[in-house]
Amino acid sequence: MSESRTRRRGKDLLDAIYTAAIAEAAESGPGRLTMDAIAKRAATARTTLYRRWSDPVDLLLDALAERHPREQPAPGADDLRGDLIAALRLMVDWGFSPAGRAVLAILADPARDPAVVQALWERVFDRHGGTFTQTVLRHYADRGALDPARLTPVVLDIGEAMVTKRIMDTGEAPDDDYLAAIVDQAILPAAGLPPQRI
Amino acid sequence: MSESRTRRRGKDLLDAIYTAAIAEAAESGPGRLTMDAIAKRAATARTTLYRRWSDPVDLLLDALAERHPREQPAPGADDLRGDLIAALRLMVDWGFSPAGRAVLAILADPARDPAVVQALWERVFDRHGGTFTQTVLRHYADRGALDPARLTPVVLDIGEAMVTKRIMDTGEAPDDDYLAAIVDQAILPAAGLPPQRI
DNA sequence: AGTTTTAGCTACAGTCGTGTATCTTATCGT
DNA sequence: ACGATAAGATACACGACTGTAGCTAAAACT
Repeated sequence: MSESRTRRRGKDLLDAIYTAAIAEAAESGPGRLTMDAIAKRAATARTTLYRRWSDPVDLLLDALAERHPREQPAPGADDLRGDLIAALRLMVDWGFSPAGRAVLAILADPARDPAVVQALWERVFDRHGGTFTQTVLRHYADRGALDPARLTPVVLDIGEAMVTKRIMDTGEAPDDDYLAAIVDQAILPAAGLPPQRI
Repeated sequence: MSESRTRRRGKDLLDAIYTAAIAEAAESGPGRLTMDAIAKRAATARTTLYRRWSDPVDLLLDALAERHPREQPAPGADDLRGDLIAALRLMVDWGFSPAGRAVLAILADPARDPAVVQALWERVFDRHGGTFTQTVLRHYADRGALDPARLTPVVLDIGEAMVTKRIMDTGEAPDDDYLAAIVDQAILPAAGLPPQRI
C-alpha cells in the first residue's frame, strides 16, 4: 500500500534494528524498552521483530554484542601516565555512546535478570578482552616498569570504577583534567608509583 | 463495602505508602514504577496517591528523603584502616537496602531527569552530610594522621566508587575481605600511606 | 453531638504495549 | 523468469496504567 518502494532485508535491516534498539535503550532505559518503540524507530513492523526475538531485552543483547567496541587501548612507547589517561578517555567515549549508556542502565537495573547480566559479560565484555586500564597496566608490568604483584583485581579496577561513579554523579563526561587526576591521585599511587602532580 | 474496619490516616498511611514506593522502585526500577503498583502494595486507592503527588517519581523522592539514612560513620580512637572498612560496610548495607537500590537505579537511569537527580542530592545526600569514607578520612586528617593535601575530591571518592562498581558488576554485596582490599590497595596508598597487606 | 476532613471504593474513557494472524509483494537465489 | 523467502502493512483481543469524577463513611476536631 503506502509501503516505500524499496524494502530492506538481511544486514541492512538488522543494522537499522540494532541501531534503533540501542538508541531506545539509551534514551528510555531497558525498563521502558518496548518492541513497539524499537519497531517504530527502525521504521519496520513489529511482526518483523517477533520473527527473530521474543522480547526487547533479547533483541538488545544481540544489538550490544554486535556493536561492542573492538577498539583496544594500544599502549605506546614509554608513557604509562599518558597511556592510562588515553585508556580512560576511550572508556568515557564508550560510556557515553548509546551502547555504553544502555549497558550501564542494564547493570544498574534493580530488576536485572542475572541471566541477562551473564549474557552481557559473555557476549560483550569477555570478547572485548579485558578492561581499559587493565590492558595498559599489564603491558607496563610485563616490561618491568611496575610491580606485577601490585596489580590486584582491585587495583586493575580503580580507573573504571572512578569513571563510572563520576558519570553517574554528574551525568556528564569527565574532562581530561579529571581523568588525569584519577590517574595521578588514585591509580599510580595504588600501583606503587609516586603520585605525580598533586 | 468490603472496606476493612479500620482506616489509616496521616502518618500511618504515609509510612505504608513510602515503604511501598521504595520497595516497588527497588524491585522494578524507577522506569517501571507506577502509581497503580504503589497503591496496590500499600493497599490504598490510587486516588489517595493522586491527591498528594502527580507522578510516581515525585512520590518516590518524598519517600527517599523521609527514609534517608541518618546513620553516620563514627570514627573511633585510632584505627584508620578499621574505620574505613566500617564506613564501607555502612555504605554496602545502605546500598543493598531497598532505598539504596532505588537511588542507584535513579542515578544510572539513562532517561534520568536532571531535576530529579538534583532533588535527590538536595533532599537526600546533602542532608546526609558527606559521603561515608569522607567523614573518616577528614577526621584522621584533622588529627594529623595523614596529609590533608592528599584528600582531593578524587581520593575522597575512591571507596564509594569501588563499592558501587563492585555492586554493579556482581550484583552482590562485597564481603569484608573485599572491602579490606579496597582500603589496603586503593584508599590508603592514595592517601599517602604505605599499603598494608598485599 | 455535629462538622470537617479525607481514606477507601467504584467506574470510566483513553492510551500504550502485547502477541498473534493474515495478506500482499519486494527481494533474492537459481 | 520463476519460485522461495521474508519484509511490510493491517487488524484484533487482551491487559496494564492513567487521570478524573463521584460517592460513602471512618477518623479527627470543635
